[in-house]
Amino acid sequence: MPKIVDKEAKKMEILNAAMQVFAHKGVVKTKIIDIATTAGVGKGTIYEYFRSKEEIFTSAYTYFSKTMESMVQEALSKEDDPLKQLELILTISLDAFVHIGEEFADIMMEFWAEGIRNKNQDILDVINLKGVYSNYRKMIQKILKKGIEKGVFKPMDTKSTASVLIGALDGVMLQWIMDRKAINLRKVSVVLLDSFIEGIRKRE
Amino acid sequence: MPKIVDKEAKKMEILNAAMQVFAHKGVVKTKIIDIATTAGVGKGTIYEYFRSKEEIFTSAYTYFSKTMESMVQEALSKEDDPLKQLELILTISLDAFVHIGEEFADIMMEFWAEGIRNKNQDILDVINLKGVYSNYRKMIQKILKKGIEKGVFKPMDTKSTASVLIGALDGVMLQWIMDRKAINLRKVSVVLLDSFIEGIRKRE
Amino acid sequence: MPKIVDKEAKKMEILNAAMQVFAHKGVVKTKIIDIATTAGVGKGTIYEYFRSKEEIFTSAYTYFSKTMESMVQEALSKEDDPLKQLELILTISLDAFVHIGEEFADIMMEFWAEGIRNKNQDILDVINLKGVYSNYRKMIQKILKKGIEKGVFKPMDTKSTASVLIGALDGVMLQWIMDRKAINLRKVSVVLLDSFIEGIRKRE
Amino acid sequence: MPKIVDKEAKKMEILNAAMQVFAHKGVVKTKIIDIATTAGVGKGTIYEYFRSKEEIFTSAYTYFSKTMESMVQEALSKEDDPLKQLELILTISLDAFVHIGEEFADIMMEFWAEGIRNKNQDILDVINLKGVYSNYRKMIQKILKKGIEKGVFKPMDTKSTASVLIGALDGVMLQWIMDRKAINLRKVSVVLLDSFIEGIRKRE
DNA sequence: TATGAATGAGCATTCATTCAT
DNA sequence: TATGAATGAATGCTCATTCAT
Repeated sequence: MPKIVDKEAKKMEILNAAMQVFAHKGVVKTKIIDIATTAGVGKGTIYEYFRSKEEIFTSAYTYFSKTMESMVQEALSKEDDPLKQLELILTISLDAFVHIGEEFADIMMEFWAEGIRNKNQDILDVINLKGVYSNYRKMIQKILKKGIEKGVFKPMDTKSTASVLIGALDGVMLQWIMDRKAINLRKVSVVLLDSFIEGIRKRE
Repeated sequence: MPKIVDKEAKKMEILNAAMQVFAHKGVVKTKIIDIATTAGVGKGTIYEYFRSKEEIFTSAYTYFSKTMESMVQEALSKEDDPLKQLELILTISLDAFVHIGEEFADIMMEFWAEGIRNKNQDILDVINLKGVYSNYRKMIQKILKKGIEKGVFKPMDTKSTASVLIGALDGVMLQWIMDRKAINLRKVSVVLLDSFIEGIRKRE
Repeated sequence: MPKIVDKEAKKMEILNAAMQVFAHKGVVKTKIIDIATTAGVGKGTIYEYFRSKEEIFTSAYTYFSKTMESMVQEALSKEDDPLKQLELILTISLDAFVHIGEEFADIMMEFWAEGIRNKNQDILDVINLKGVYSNYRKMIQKILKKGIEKGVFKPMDTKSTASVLIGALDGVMLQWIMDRKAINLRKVSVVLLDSFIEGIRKRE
Repeated sequence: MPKIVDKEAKKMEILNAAMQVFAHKGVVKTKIIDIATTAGVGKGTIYEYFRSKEEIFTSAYTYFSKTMESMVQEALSKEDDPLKQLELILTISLDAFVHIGEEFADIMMEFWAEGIRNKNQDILDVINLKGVYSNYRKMIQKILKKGIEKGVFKPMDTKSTASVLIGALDGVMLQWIMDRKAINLRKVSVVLLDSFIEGIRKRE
């Protein structure tokens, strides 16, 4: 039993090391030896915990996306007003980016890039960006629908609007990643809420 | 006298082949031999027209971004109304995506992914996504400012708004790329204009 | 615990294999796979011990020239008479050639050829034939000067004489390498001492 | 008939170009395209006159050694005194080196290096350094023998002495090639004659 | 005859993975 | 269990040579 805990802990250590290196060098340029060195173990040890380099990558992604998702879900459950929920999603996502800072923002970009790259292929099942987006859209759609029902939002094509909102969010993060100095995420966040949500809110 | 060949035309043929393969397999997984085979030439021939694999990639990018840019610029020059110009940028960009279709949309994602991946490094100067975004933002900012002056748009933080608009555009394309069946670009385009631009338009 | 290997010893094994192949096929025609096969290891293993093919070559040269130099230096330190010292240099050098036999004589020629070939370029710093000759000349010049002071040799242009002596030595070795059957190094050695040294010895 | 002359002349032009490039870059680093460019012809044209790169090299060598040999032979035929003949060989050889200067001295080193390198193999028959040395030795031996008969030289092992003389000559050239500034060929020439030949001259 | 476009054999090097210890 | 020494498949690129024009 304690053995299992050890194993699991060490696996996480290696995973953490891997994520650091992925973020720093990019997935393709990351070598097993880099991960091993960063984790402070031997090259061979890596293979005691992961079957392959690819498995390390997918494990990292899974870990990352699960963490993200639970953060959002938890926050949403505490709030009932659709408008506030929308704000929350924006805020949490952007905050996550700002707070997790350098390292994790970079690795998220790596996941993204790799997910795009492999969309027709291999890793597909794990880095299921398609599914992630689909879920996100559905989640937001639900909020939008509820908002319309409640008379908070004006009638709209909820699916397309969800896409636009997610798109705006992602795209803004992307720009921030590309050029942090040029983008003030806080300001952008306000604008996104004020102008965009303004556009979908019902007026009397 | 040697065989007479339109070097420029053949270079384009190889470039086209390369773009196909890049789009299909991703830049990293694309091997020179793949490009050669697709182009219907020998491995060595590639190097008669390009110095290296990287040069092929950057050439493809340059070709692509020049084409894109000139399309947008040309359209903008024919229109003077800020609102219409904004619409044009959206429309052209999304249209380009829709019309260039499968192949080119895929390779554009490759450029994107590669640009993100290398943002701190090598190819940087060619795949200057940072610069591209900066230019885009400035272009849109100019339109927004003119619109505010003309009283078409309400006062706003033009820089942040530009970021949000570009973000929304990119993000929407990204989702479309990921899952074409789930996204109706035409509808999304309308929503983006209606709801978002609605949010920044001045009301009496 | 991993396999324990005497890294230094194995490096020498590979170096020995490399020297054999260099001597047999010449540096340029020697392929890494040849060295690997001769050493009885895999291609990749070579790179566990040497950074590149060039490093293998320069390592071999360094090893060789250090061995040679220490042999000469040690012998000289035990003898004080200039005439005897000159004899020693000749004898040791020629003996070295004769004793190290087939393999090493051949690879020394390889070093020579490669040193000549690259005299204006790359390897220059390691295969510093220019420096080697310069040192050799100085060493002999010192002996000659001491001999003149002691009244053993007649006055002469010591620098040019040193060059001639080294030249004779090298040239004789070269001919022996080219055609061992035609040259009796032992006899030549005697002639070189008798006739040449005879020419510079002071007569009453 | 005139065609043949043209052919021959062009072949020589290419050969000259080749020799220049060989001298400048070394045989291995010389590419066919370099020779073609230097000769001012197309790459394919080279193969109208030579079967392969190797044939160019061997042709160059043959041309070079024939020229050298005839220079020495011609000079020797005009002189009957063994001592003077020995002087002539030294002088002509060293002069040749000095006069042909940069370019040809370099290519001669290339021939030498390549001859050494391939002594067990391929080009063997053309770059027959072994044969060249053998001939040289015989030529000098003949002079020495004649000198002994005439009572000009003291009795000696003529073969070994010839080897030493050739060796001295070659070795001195080699040093000059390696480091022209350090070696004054004129002075060395005098020393070689004065001291070495002094050693073999008969005294009353 | 002259040419250079086309070619592919050949090679140094990298790195994920294996496995003896 | 932990390790790192060993490995060879895989790949970008070079360049002598061929051959259609």
